[in-house]
Amino acid sequence: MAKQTITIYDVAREAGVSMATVSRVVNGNPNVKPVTRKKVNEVIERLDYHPNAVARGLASKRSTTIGVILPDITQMFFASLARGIDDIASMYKYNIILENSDEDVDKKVEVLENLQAKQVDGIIYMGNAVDDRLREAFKAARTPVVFAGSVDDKNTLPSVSIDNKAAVYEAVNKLIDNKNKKIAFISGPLSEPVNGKFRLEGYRLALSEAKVDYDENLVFETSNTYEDGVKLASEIASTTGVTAAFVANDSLAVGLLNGLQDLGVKVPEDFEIISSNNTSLTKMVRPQISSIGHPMYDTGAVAMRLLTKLMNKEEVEERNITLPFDMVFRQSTK
Amino acid sequence: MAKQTITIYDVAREAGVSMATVSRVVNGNPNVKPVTRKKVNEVIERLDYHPNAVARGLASKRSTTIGVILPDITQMFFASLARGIDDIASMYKYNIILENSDEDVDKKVEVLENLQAKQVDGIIYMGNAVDDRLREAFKAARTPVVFAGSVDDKNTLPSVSIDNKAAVYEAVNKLIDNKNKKIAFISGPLSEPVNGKFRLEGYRLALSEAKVDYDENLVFETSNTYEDGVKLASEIASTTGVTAAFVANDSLAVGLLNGLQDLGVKVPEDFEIISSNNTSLTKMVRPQISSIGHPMYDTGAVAMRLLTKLMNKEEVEERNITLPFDMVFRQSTK
DNA sequence: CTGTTAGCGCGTTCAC
DNA sequence: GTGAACGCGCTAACAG
Repeated sequence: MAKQTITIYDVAREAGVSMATVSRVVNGNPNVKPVTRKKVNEVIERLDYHPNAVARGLASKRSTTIGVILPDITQMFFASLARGIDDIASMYKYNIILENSDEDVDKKVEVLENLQAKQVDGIIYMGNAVDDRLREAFKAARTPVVFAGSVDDKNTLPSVSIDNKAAVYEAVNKLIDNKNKKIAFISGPLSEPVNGKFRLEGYRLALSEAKVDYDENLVFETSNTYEDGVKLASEIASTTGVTAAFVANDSLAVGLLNGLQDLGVKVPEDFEIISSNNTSLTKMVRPQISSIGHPMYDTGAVAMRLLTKLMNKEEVEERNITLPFDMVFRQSTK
Repeated sequence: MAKQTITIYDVAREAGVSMATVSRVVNGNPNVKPVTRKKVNEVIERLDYHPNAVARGLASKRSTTIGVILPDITQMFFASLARGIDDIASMYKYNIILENSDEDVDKKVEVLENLQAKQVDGIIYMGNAVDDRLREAFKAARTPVVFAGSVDDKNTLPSVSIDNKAAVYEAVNKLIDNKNKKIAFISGPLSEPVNGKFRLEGYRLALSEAKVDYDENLVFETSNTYEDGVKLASEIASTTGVTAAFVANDSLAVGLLNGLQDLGVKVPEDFEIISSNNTSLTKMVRPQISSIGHPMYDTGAVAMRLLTKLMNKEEVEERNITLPFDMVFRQSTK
């Protein structure tokens, strides 16, 4: 038998109370006499009543749903953050609407409008590029937005991330300590602040402190894919004197690693690599890759926690949270 | 200035028409005079009006949102399916609410109720175990459910997946052709039908056709993690005579591969491996792993397409769709 | 502590 | 073609 949707009104009638009272017990409002509460709960159970979240959303203007915008869920980095977000969201009874943006500006704006139409209570944004149009849209949104895994360099939107500059600085320092004279910087699009600004700054700082001249021919801009890492290998191998690289993405680093090894370059003897993020990939390949330990799950979790506070209009001491990272040295460095 | 939510009523007033007319143009109802339509559209644009999806959902009883239940989004297999689902969902203007179930029965049921409360129009379920309680809940749901990447062995719920039995049969046949006499079957929980039923059946069929006795000591049940693959290596290596394995999961296979190699076992010379799913991992490790090519993205996409038909109450010729797979032979087999 | 009464923003008959 | 009116299921004052 098709289950007729049973409403709060049915429960009220059956329990001999008003729908307001039913609403109160459903929402845990303390102003209900225990006896009444018990009676209502019995009816709720008997009728198998389940509140309609949509109607609730319309009436209360809160959907208990948040939107998550990320470039691509199949990238381990984002999937890990998403998992952290979802766990905390569930804890606070929020649901998550996922939107893949492919780092496409039009799509991001479209997706944002979509999320707003659905009346999400908050948004978590992941991704590295934020163009002005999107930034405007975020500011115009009457819903809180938190950046996870990156920061908006142009703005002070709330965010949770690591100090990428410091992380790369440490990584490159390690490479310098290991007597490498020419160290490559390999990353995805430099147009993304995390690469073109923060990480590159860390790289340059480490070099300058070591009195090594910055050589832009050692900066390689590509995509964050395994395939491009493989392709890049021959170019790297033929760049005279380069004996080490910081690589901003694990998949990319694995591609480079395999590509180099296929060319007969020994890692770490002839070439050292430090990657970023420390996803599970880094320990699955041989040699295992040294990496910047990015607390991905925690980044998502903390971002979500921050968002709950913002949605709840609580005072937050710090809207831009920097999480600690660590360096995990494995076999791709000496 | 805080954007006051502007409603269909505001548009009606500004345009000098009734809200019914505005509703008609917003929903593309043809019964509107072109002039009127144009006027309304202008006002909509001028006022930057965006329909409230929640109110729409209440009134129409359709949320244009679907629920996706999966074990863990950080597992590449599920992330790939999710990506396929999302792309098709977007195409049909649906949004996705993601729920991680961790293959936990209580959580699954809870998550299902949650989704129903949110009035999702349909559900895509991924996961390998379906217990009776969940099955009942699915059947009681007045919303269509499609299985993606697995089938419900006990039922005829709509599904999209590959023929795992046939796939494993082919894989094991290859190993048999390569003169392996003792071939291990390694998978996650055998309680999951995909392992304990379909895959194992394929394995046994291949063996029996080759007149090889089935030896349950060669069936290894573990979890689908890299770490457990590594741990399993020594056990496998010390099992006399085993020279090959079918491994039901790529991460697990990589763990085994690395574990074996660390023990000095040469792959594929001393030991051959064929894994399942052909995620990107298989070509990142050395030797690259031969694998059953599972059309993950397509599985998600087709499942979502099927769901749209079901939600639309269209007639579907086949509710249980089997997608083709292929065998990708790489360096872990001779 | 409990009931009444308004909406929330929109889709949808039904008349005109 | 278009508008008036009702209702979707629930929350939130406001009385009492």
